[in-house]
Amino acid sequence: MAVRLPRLSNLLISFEMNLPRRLSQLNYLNNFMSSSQSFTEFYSSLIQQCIHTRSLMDVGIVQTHMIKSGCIHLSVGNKLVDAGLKCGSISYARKLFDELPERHVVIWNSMISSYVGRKKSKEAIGLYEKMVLDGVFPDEFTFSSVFKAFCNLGLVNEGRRAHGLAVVLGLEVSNVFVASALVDMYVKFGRMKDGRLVANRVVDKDVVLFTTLVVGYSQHGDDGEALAVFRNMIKGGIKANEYTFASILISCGNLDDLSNGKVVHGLAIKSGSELAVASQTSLLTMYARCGLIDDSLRVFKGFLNPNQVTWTSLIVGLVRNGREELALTKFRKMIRSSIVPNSFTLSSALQASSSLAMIDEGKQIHAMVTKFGLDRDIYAGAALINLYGKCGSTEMARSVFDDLIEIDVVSMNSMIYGYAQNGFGHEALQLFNGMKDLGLGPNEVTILSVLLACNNSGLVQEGCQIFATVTNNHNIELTVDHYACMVDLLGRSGRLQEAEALVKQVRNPDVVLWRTLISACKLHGEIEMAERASNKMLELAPGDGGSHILLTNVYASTGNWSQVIGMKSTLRDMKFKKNPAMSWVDVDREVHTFMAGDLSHPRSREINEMLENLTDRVKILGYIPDTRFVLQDLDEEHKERSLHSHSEKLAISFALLMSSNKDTVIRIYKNLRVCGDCHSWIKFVTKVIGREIIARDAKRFHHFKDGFCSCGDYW
DNA sequence: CTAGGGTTAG
Repeated sequence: MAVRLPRLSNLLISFEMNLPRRLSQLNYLNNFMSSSQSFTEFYSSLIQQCIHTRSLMDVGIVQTHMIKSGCIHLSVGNKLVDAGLKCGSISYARKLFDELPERHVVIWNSMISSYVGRKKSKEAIGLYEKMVLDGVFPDEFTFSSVFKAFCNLGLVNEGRRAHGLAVVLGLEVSNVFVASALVDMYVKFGRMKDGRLVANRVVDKDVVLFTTLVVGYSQHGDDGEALAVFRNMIKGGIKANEYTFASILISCGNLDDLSNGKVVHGLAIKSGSELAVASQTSLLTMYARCGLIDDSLRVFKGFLNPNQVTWTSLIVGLVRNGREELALTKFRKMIRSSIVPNSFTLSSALQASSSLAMIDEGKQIHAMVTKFGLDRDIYAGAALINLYGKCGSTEMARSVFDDLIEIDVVSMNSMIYGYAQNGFGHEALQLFNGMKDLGLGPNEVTILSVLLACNNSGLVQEGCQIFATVTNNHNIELTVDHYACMVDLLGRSGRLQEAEALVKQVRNPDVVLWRTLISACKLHGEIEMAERASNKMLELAPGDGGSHILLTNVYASTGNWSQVIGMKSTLRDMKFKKNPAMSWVDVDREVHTFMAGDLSHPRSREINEMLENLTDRVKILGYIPDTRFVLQDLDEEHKERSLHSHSEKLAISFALLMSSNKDTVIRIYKNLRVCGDCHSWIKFVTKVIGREIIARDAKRFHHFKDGFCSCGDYW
């Protein structure tokens, strides 16, 4: 049972009241003096009591009394400052500190470390400089606090200067606290070499010093070195703790090194620190990055009270492993358990919604972004721009973009890409051209996005010009995707020779690149080049059915039916199954999927009635079925029937059946490219029904309105 | 009376 001390203020008030009565006062003092030997000890015990009750008011009373009795000298004065700090008022402590006639190095250290601990690094450094000027030598305690202050403020040169002083005073590596603070500072500045040099000189390395290095390498992308340092530590007989595990597991995940990850997992269990939240979270992340998402889920189940970071790590892991649906389920569960999401969480949830093109879900998360004040956060912002871009709402994307306070390369890329996939080439170019004025340098993704924008809008010259500039800019490394985009741009505009020449420039051409060229050949009926390219492609990927299909389509589109038959038998021999064309719509959060000629939908009869009706009406307006898009050797009537029941037409008919509100935009999705005949059909349909239709195909968005499409019939 | 290291992102 703790002894209950009398409240100090009451004690002192009676002390004051008795002041005129000398006898009483003396008695009172004598009481204390009998157990204490001096005023110093008397005040020390009073101060101790203040700290015990954490009462700043009592500290003030003692201070007043000490001043009155003229008893503020070295050790008691320092104790008073310490009491001020412990009672939670750094400003009061500072005031006392400044008034002290003499200051011990300990109290300098206490003040400095309190400032650092309260994120007031500027003040900490101010005091450090003042102490050096006053001729007080910093000691090992001073340095272990002050390096962190330089680190917090990013003051590299000042930190190096303090390092120099520590060397002069012989304190650099003689104390492992100083050394690890110093190493941490260099690590956070990204100067791994400087940090490593300091660490190497420490004789008695401990777990903190090693962990600092492990964290440094891990966070700066050198996971192999992190693992090497970790092994070194274990070999040296030093046991890892929860801090070490939290970091090294992330490195195992980054290296996709499951076997080491499992070994470390075992070590963590043995050491008993596997229950610490951060190391558990890293374990979860390690399994997710190694692709073992079920193990992540198992780790997650082990948490009694998952926190914000834990939930977020799980959601991030799920999205990474293509489990977007489950990611959103977990996200909703997290919100229901009153865990506040942060911008990491929300951007991941938004990413999940974008991948699934779930615009309503995304909009709800947008509302949460606003609710939690993250509207202007660059991460949440970029995720929102991606969402709206992927869902075909460039206006919303732009409005999010315009509200951002800070625009970085990634948010810029998201916006340019959003314009690109929706066919707003000029807008994309305008942003791209304005980057210089904003001080933003384009990166690989920027270039790919802007080239895609040119490609999707037929801005051939602009695209070529940008490509030429980038070829001479060695800061940007062109990938096969950049080339594929240019090949598509040149090829589709009919500049096939240039496109083929460009393919030949690529050192490691991939299947997609050849396929792009062949598609262009198909568009322009260039059978010879297509055959040339197909041979190259088959050398590269002999079993690739996609190239066979493509070549078959080239023959079909040019009417070479004998070759088509030959190709089809080859395909049969390969047992290749074509990825069937499919369209879908989202009605009340339920996805309805359609294949060509699909009769499986429960409302199939009504859908077909709607379809007949629409087609009859568009024919009156001038729609003529374009049978060139039927790649089978059928007679004209059968070709027309085949076109009539394309999946996108079924999806639109169903969507119309389900929503009579004229203001609602109809959105459909298709896994392959939209066919030319359907494209024309949809344009006419928007005229007939007076509504907007947005179609996302495998490559881009088409915004159909009043008989026109945003792609300008170029896709 | 004073000191050092960790987990989630496009």
